[in-house]
Amino acid sequence: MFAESSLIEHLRQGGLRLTPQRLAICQLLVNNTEHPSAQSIHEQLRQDYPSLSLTTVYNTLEALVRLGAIHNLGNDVGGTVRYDAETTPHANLICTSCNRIIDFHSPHVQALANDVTGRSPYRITGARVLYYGLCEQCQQNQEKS
Amino acid sequence: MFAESSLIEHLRQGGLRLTPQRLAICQLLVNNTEHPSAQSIHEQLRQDYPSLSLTTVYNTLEALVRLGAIHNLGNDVGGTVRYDAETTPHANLICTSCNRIIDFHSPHVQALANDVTGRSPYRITGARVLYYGLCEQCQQNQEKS
DNA sequence: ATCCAACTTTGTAATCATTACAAATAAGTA
DNA sequence: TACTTATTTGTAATGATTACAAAGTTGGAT
Repeated sequence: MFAESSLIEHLRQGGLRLTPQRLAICQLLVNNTEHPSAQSIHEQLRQDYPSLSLTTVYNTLEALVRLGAIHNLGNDVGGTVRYDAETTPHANLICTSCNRIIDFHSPHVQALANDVTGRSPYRITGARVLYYGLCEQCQQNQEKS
Repeated sequence: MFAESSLIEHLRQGGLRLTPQRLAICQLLVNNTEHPSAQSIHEQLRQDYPSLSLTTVYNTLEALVRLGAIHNLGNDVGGTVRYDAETTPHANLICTSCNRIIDFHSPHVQALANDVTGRSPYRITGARVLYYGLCEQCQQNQEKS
């Protein structure tokens, strides 16, 4: 049982073909905690798949999002969409200096989600809970100057 | 005391000049609950300020965000940045069909913010709490078809 | 094992919101 | 009123993402 089997299972359940490109993207997504962008995925996989097209990366990510297998975190500070393979309710912290993104788990995220789905007039299908600030390292770098 | 005085006060405190363009944008922001984009602000104000440049709208919005007077909500489903003049901690609900955005107030938002600022290694400077789904009207439209 | 229809991948071109830039203009103080 | 500096404007550039059509591949059917 490989870690990416969950993503692959999503593809299979969705009736999508298991191409080498898609499998490689799934593997990268689960072995990567950096919340990658389409660009960064493309760069990393080009070594093993020299012909991999950026369009294919975009298509696969879009398919995985549509299947609910990963989440689209929206644009980072540089204007690039980032993705998250962790789909349990949690917040994401985005460094406004280096664009590093980390997960932050808190029971309040689920409590808020319950409140929104219970009290709002919208039929909720997704969420983004994002906090912006300076990561530890960028705080230290700032102190030096 | 006009409603937009809060935004204007932010500009003044920031040492920025009170140009007619900026005042008009501030007035529109506080009288508008639609969470406008730069484009929509530009279109609405062009009637009274035919020479108003889109660049000026972008510059003014960026300045207001920098001063903490308004919030940048990030991209809507169409890829356009939307702004929110309501700066107390709350969630925003975004309709994935019509792009309507509404405010949703919940005590859990503040509780989560406190948890993040207290427990995370980041020095938090901003937040976006967004939920995606279908608004009431789009749910009804969907049922008809 | 092979075939084939449908789905995928690829590469390029187009899109579109946003940003950069420099000349023209206006705010606000002396 | 005059002047210094910030601001506005219009246009051009940017850059991530999407559209598209031809070439290639998957996976079930034969």
